[in-house]
Amino acid sequence: MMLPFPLQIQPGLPISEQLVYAVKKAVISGLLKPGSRFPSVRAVSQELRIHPNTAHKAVGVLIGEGLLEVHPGIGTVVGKIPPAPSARELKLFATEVERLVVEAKNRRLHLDELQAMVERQWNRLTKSPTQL
Amino acid sequence: MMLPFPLQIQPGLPISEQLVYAVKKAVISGLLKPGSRFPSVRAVSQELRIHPNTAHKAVGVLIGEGLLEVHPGIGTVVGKIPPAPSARELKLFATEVERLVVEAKNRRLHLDELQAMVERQWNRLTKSPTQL
DNA sequence: CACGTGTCACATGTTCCATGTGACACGTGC
DNA sequence: GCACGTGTCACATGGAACATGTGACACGTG
Repeated sequence: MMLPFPLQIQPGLPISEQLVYAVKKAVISGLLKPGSRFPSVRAVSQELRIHPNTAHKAVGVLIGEGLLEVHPGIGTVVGKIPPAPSARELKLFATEVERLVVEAKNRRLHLDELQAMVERQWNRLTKSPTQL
Repeated sequence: MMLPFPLQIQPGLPISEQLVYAVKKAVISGLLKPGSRFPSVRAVSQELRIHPNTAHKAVGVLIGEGLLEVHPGIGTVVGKIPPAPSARELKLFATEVERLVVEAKNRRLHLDELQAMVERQWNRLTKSPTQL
C-alpha cells in the first residue's frame, strides 16, 4: 500500500514536521484532493516506518490548521473548507516573509531575482503535481 | 554599554538562533557597517543576560557564514567581503523559498499578494534601519 | 460482536539547548 | 615580562523537545 503523497524521511528535522510539510505540499499542488480519503495514522506509520504517535502528532497539527477533517470512528479526509487567514496569522506570516528577505539580502540577491525565484516555485507547485 | 543591534530574547526559539538572526538583520539594514567593531562574546553575553557559550555559538555561525571576521587576540569585526552565494547555497535557498510559497498557498494568498509582501519587507529592511 | 478508526496517557531513551566551570592561545598595552 | 581582554575549547549538568514503547478507550462499520 502506497501513501498518496511523496516523503523521504531525513535526519536533521523532526519527523512530524517533515510529515506535516509533505502533506501541505501535496494538498496545495492538487495531489491530495479535498474530500478524498487520508490514510489512517497506523497506515502512515507503517509505510514510513515511524511510530504511530509521531504520525498522530503530525495529523493533529494538520487538523488544527484545517487541512484535514476528522470523522471519529470513520477516518480522516482532506479538508474541503479553506482556512480563512486571520489578521494574527497574516502578521505571523509576514514574519516568515521577513526571514526569507533577510536571507536573500544576506546572499546578495536583488529584489527581482528573489521575486523570480518566488514566481518559479509558485508555478512549480501549481502546474506539475507529479514531480514533487 | 549598549549593543549595536536590537534584540529582545523570547522563548520558543533557541537563543543562539535569535542572536544570529538579529545580527543578520542589523548587517543587511546598515545598522552594523562592514569593518566596524563587533562586541566581544563576553560583552554580548552580559548585555543579553545569556551564557558566554551561547553567545559564542551564535558568533561561530556568523563567522562560518562570512558576516563576521575574527582577529585572534584582537576581537571581532563585521565582515567586509560579501559571501558569494555558491550553487549549493542557492539550491538550499530555493528550498526556503518553496517553504514560504507552500505556506502562502496554504493561506489562500495570491501570487501578487505574496510578491507585494516580499517587496514591502524588502523596502522596510532597506530604508529604515532605525525601526528594527 | 469483531474490526479499524481516531485519541489519549503514561514511561523511556535520545538529542538538542542553555548553562556551569575551568582552561588555553593570542595580541595589546603598561 | 606581565596583566588584561580577546577568541576558543573541553568537559559536565539540568531541562526541554523528540521519537519510541506500551497500553488503553470511544466511535462507527460490518
